[in-house]
Amino acid sequence: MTTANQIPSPEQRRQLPPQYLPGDVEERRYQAWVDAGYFTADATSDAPSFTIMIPPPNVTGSLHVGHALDHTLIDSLVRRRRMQGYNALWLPGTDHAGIATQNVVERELAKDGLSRHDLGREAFVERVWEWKATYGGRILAQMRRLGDSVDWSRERFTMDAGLSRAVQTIFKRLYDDGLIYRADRIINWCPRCMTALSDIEVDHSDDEGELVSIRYGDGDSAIVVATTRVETMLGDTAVAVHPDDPRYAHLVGTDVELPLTGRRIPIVADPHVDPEFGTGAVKVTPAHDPDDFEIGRRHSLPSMTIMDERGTITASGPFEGLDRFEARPAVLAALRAQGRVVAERRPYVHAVGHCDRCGTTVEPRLSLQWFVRVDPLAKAAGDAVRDGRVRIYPPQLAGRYFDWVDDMHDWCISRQLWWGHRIPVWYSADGDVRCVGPDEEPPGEGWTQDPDVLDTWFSSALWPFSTLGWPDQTPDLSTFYPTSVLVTGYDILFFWVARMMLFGLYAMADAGPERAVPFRQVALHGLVRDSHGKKMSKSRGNTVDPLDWIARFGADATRFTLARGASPGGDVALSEEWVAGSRNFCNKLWNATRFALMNGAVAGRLATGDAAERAALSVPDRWILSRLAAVNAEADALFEEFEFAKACEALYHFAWDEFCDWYLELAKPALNGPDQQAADRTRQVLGHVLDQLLRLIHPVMPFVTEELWTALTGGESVMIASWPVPDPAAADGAAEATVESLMRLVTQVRRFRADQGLRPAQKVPARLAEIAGTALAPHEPSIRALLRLTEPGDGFRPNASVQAEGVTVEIDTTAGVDVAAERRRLAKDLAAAQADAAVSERKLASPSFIAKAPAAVVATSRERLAAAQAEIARIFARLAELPETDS
RNA sequence: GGGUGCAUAGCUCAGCGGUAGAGCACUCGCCUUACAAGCGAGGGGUCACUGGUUCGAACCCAGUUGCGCCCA
Repeated sequence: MTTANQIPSPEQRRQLPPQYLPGDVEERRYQAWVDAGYFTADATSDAPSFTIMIPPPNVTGSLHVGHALDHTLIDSLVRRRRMQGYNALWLPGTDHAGIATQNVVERELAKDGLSRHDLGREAFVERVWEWKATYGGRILAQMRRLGDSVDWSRERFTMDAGLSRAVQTIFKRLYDDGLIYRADRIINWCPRCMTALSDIEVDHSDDEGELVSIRYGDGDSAIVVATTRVETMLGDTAVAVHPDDPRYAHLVGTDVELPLTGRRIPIVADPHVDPEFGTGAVKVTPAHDPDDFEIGRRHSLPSMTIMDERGTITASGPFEGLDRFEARPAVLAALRAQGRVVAERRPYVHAVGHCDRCGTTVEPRLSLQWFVRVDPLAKAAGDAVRDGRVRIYPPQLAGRYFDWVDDMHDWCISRQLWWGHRIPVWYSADGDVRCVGPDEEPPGEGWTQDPDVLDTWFSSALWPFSTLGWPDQTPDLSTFYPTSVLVTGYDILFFWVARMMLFGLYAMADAGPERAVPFRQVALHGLVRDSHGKKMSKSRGNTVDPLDWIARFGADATRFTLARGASPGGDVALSEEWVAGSRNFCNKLWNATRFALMNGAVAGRLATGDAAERAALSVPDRWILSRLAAVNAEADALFEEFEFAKACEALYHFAWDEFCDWYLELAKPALNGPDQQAADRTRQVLGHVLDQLLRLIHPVMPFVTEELWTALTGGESVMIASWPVPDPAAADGAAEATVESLMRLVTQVRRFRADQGLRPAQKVPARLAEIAGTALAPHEPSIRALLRLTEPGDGFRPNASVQAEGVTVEIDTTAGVDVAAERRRLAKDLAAAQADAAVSERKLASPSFIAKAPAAVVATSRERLAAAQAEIARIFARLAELPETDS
C-alpha cells in the first residue's frame, strides 16, 4: 500500500492512468495530511499567525451546501497562508444549538411516548449529551470529505467545560458592570418551542389576516377601534387616541365599557397613535403588544395577561381554554352577536412574526427575562468598523452593519429551555439575588438557581476567544487572537458577527483597542442558489447535497464550482453541469501532468534568477513564464480581496487556455526536436510552470494538486510547499507579443482549414511566404506543427492562400478549393473590417471629437481606421484573385 | 411603510466613460500518440425603458417598469 508521503519512483510517476479518479485519492490523502500533522498550528511558533474560527455548525446538523461554500472559501484562505509561511490555524467545532438540539432529542423521546418532563431536567440533559456523543460528530466527519484543513487537536464545543466557564465569566462581568439586567418586558414568545426569542430570531412575513372594527361603548361615548387580533380585546385596559385628534378630544379622560367583559377602561391620549390608521382610535393591550406595552407604561395602565405560554386563553369566561386561533373567530362571533362589529376587511395583509426555528406565529408576551444592555457595547462595535480596525468585505455591507448596531435594542438572552448554559444567578427565599462567578461556590441551602438557560448566540459570541482558552491567558490566546478573518454568510451578520464584536471588544478590552477586536477582516459571502438563481429549498426540490457531488465528481470539483461562483457578498448559483465542468478541469490538470511526466519534465531545476539562462530560453518558454508571473500576481491580489470567483477564473484560464492549449502544443516540437539542450531547457520550464501552477491551484483544489504535484516533483506535499512569488524579471512583453501574433496567424489558418473541410489530422503542403522579415520567422517549425503543414515538395502547386500577421500562407489543398466557402469567409472578414472602419470614420468626422477628446484616443481611432482600411483593401484584392463561382 | 441592491448572449455572471466578455449550453468538423471528462472552428447581445450630462454612455444623473433582499 502506498502512502501519500512515500516518494514515488520515476517509473511510478510516469504511470498515471488517463483519467483522474478522485475516489482513489481523497480519503488516503486526507488521512496522510492529518497523520503528518500539517493541520496542527503551533502556539510557540515565531511565524506570524493566521487564524480563522469556523462558524460553528449546529451539532445536530449535517453538511449542507452552504457549509460547503463557507468551508471551501475558508480552507482556500488558510491553505494559501500556510503555504506562505504563516502559522495558520483553522479551529473547528460545533455549537450546542439550544432549541434545535432540544427539539431533536424531544422528538426522539416522543417516539417512546415520553416528554422531557417525564425524565426530569437532569436526566433529559444527560440524554442530550448521549445523543451528542452518538450523532454529534456527523458534520465533523463530513468536513473531512470536503478536505477542510482544520486543526482537529483544537476542536471545541460550545458546551465544553472551558467554553462554559467563559460563558459564566462574561455573564458575571457584565452583571457586575450593570450590563445585564432582569426585567418584565414584552418579548417574542414561541408557544411551540415554549421559550422567549430575541428580536432577530423572528422572521416577518406579509400574511393574509383580517382587520375588524369594533364599537366599544354606546351612544355618544361610543368609540370604534380596529384590530387584526380580535381575541386580544379580552386583555384591553384602555383605548388610545391622538391628543390632537378633534374627533375624540371630548372622550379623552372618560371611560368606556369593554364588550364581553363588562370592565370599564379609560380613553387616553397618546402621541404615538397614528390618527390616519383605521378610525384613529386603537385598543390598548399592554400584556400582548410591544407598542401597547409602552402606551401602558406612559399612562400607568394595568397589564392583563390573557394567555398562557401555550397560547391558550386564560381569561375567565366562555373563551377560557381555547387556543388563540380558535379564540379569534369565537370572540368575533360573540361581538357580532352583540352588533358591535362595524366593519370587517378580509383578507387584510399585514406583517406577522414567525419563530425562525419552527415557523409558529410568535406571540408578544409580557414576561420576566434577562437582557443585555447593549448601548455601550454596540457603540464600541460600531466604532471598531468605523475607524478601520475591522474591515468588512464587501464594504457596502458595512452600511447594513451600522444600521443595526447603531440602533440595537436590548438583547433578550434568557431561554426557557433545559439544554444550554444555565443562568448563573441564584435566588433566596426572601428575594435576594446572587450572580455566581466561575470560581465561586454557589450559595447553599435555601437558594435556588434561575431555571433558564442562555441564548445559544450568547456563547457563540465568545467563540473567537473562548475556544483559545479565555478567560485564562493561554499561549493559544496570545498567539492566535485577534483572529485574522471571519468568513461567513451575510445572513448571520447580526446574529453572530455583530455579537462577536460586542463581546470580543468587551472581554478583550485589556489588550487595547487594536488587539481587542475579534477579527481584523470580515469576508461575507452569499447564499447558494440553483442554476436559475432561485433559493434552494426542500419544498422546491432544487437542493444540492455536497456529499453527493463529492462522491460523483470529487471534492475538488465541488470546491472549485463553489469558489468559482463566489464574489464578495454575492450569492452563488450552482448546477450539475457546472460541477461536471469543474471535474473536467481536474482531469485537464491531470492529463497535462501526465504529458509533462511522459516528456521528462523536471521541476525545481530552472534557474529563474539567471539573466543569461533566461535569455537562452525559447520565446514560448519566456512567454509562459511571463504569463505565469502575471497570473500569479493577479491571483494574489484577488485572493487578498476575497475575490474567489475572479481568482479561480484567472487560474482556470491560464491553466487551460494558455498552458494546455498553447504552451504544451508549442513545447511539443521543442521536446521532440534535434536540439537536446533546447529540449532540456523546455523540460525545465514545463516542470517549473506546472509545479507553480499546481501550487497556485492547491488552496481551492487540494486533492488533485497534491496527487499531481508529488508525482511531478517527488516532494513531500504541496500543502507545505511554498506559495509562489511572482517573478518580476519574468515579464517579457516582446515574447508575449510574438506568441500572440503566432496565435492569431495559427487561428486564421485553422479557420481556413475548417471552412475548406480539411480534417484536422490531414497534413497539407504549404509555404510560409514573406515570413522572413517577421518576428514569427524563428517559429516556422512550431507553426507548421500546430497547423499540420508539411514542407512544399516537388509537385507543390498552391491553390489557396491565407494572409495574416504579415505572412502569406500558400497552401496546396490538392483536392481543389471550395471557392464559395472562401468567398463567404472573406466576405465576413470584410464586413467586420468595414464596420470597424465606419465607427472610426464617424468619430474622426466630428470636429468636436478631434478638439475635445484626449490626443491618445484620437490617435487610436486613426490607427484603427488605417488598419481597417488596409484590411479592406487586402480583402478586396484577395476576392479579385478568386476564380468566379457558378452560383 | 423605511432602506437597499439588481436588470448585459439561451442560463449564471464579469465589465462600470473611448468600437461588448467568460463559463456552461448551442451548431459544424474531428478518436490529430496528455486528455472524447477531449481538440479545432462557428453562431448568438438596439447592455430593461424614457429623458439628461458628455466630443463620446452598458458604464454618470433623473425618472419609469420589473424583480430581489434587509428592517419594521
